[in-house]
Amino acid sequence: MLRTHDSPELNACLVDRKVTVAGWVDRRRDHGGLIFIDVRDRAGLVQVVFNPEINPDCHKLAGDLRCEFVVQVSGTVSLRPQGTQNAKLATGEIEIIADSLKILNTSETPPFYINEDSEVDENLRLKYRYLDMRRPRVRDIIMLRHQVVRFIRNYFDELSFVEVETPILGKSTPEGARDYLVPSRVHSGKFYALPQSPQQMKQLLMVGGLEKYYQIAKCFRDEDTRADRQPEFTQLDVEMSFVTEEDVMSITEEMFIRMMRQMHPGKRFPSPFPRITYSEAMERYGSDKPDLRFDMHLGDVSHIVAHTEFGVFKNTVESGGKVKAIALPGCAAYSRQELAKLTELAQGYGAKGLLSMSLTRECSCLDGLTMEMVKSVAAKYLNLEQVKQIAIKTGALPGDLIVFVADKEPVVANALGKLRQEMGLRLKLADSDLFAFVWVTDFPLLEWDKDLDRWHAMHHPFTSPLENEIPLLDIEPARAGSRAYDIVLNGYEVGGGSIRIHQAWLQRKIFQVMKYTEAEIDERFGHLLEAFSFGAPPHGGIALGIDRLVMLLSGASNIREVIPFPKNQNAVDMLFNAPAPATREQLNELHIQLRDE
RNA sequence: GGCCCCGUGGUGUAGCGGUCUAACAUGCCACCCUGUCACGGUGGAGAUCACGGGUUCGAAUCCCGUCGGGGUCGCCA
Repeated sequence: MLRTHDSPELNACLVDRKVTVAGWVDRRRDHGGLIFIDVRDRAGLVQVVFNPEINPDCHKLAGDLRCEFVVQVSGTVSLRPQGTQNAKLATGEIEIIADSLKILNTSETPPFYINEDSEVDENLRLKYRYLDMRRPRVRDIIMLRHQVVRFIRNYFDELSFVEVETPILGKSTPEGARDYLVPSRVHSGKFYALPQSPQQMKQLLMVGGLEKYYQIAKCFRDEDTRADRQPEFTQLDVEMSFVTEEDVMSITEEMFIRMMRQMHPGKRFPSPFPRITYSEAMERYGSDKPDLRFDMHLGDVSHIVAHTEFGVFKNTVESGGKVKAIALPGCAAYSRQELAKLTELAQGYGAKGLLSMSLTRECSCLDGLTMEMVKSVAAKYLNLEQVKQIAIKTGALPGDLIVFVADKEPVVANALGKLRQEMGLRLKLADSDLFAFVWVTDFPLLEWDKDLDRWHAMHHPFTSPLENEIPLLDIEPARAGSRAYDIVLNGYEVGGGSIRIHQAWLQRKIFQVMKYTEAEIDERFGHLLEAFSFGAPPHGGIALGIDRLVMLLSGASNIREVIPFPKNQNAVDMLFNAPAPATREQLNELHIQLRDE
């Protein structure tokens, strides 16, 4: 090694010992006589002092040092003189009196500060990611991610799970996201697909008798990115045989609880995790991944307003729609302009419009409310009793603004659910010390796809229907429930899973309901159906998004922060400039001809 | 594909129709400095104000378009 100690090992116990450290020049303080250099390694800083009276040549050389030069310094550990200790530094009690310096490498002036935690254009950070990760903030996240993955491996290893690697080059599946395709050189005109998840593979491992499998698996989906979505991401993939929902959920929950205790002792979290059904979640929060760090629930006021003379409400309810509302705490005094912004927001989420009603803060509770305190264009159609009922339904108090959306139920839920999430964050209602885990259960099995005019699986087509609702598949597929469950944290879906189908006849039936022809079923899923015919055990599992989880654990604002080499919004790798054109030779070999466009 | 926000020395910002021959901080370069730790002091270099067009007597500033970045809707089994 080019060093005898890492910076955290240096302390007062080593006084008078000769040590060698190596690292980067974090900062220099050149006093003309004395030169102070902070040497940074992976774990911290240590101050090195160059004194011309100790070694004039060495002091002279130190004058050439600049930020990010790579150095090897030997010297004597020394207690700092009285009054010059630095409590901000782990090594602040001591310093190294240098008697030799070797410049291992020089450095250009970095394009942004490495020794300061300042905001830098993300584009630039990504282009120079290798410099960015010298900064403690980025490095700490990489370390945290390592700890999370190590924790997961230890946890599942203790429970006798087997880590199995599954292939990256696989077969395209018709369901789900767009695939990344890899052309085959050997087979002209044929393509591999990168896995969107190792779903079928892990089910086959169950058929293969592994019983308990997990993997830290790379997954690929060629869809547009978001702040919490990358084209390439990492899942903790888990599958178990001879289990029920309860088994998978409790093993997952126990993992989270232990992980939270170990890594985030300062945060509170519910134990056991609460559970709500999909329909409760949609009804109360307008989302299947509700952020339970704050309440602000949707109130169904349809029956209250159905018989008023207010046209929008009345007509909506009469034609089978719903009128729902949420209360924005303390927003009663919103200006016309602010209300217009809110409406715009709601319209962006699919609502036709947004009706508001403010309850002015002239009394402390609903008992004292009078119609004079109710400001709304709908006020003249409502009586005091109706207003109070609306307030109770939404949890509104004087001083709050109640906003209504009237439309078909899914539109209302989506618009108000998104509005709830956005306004909850804007109004800082979310308790930042809370990790609000919640299980969402009882998902419907199928969802109607109006574009393709057919049913598709809400979770994925391998999810088992509730056993006693299998007959519904023939009569009323929409009502069939599934054995799927999602784990949600602070409004993010961090994982989802299900008990799978393990019988060929049932799997075939699901594909039939989804309007696949027999030929398509055999071509696409024949391997799976055949596997199920050889004594496939009942099985189920879950997949957790590692990136999203680390993002939430670290408090990062987007997923790129927790990925060492992420892609930007346009799925471009700014460091390597990928994707890039292929040469004519490469394309020829792959039997690919580009279309002129 | 739609909508919203952003683009000014290396970096981060200010300026939002004339005072801009573009300001401030930091970084960079030179010199001075033996107890600093975001060291200090003096001096210096460094910007076709993303790009193209338009409005105007006059544009970093207003308008349109393009490009780049971010957020979001659709999309993401």
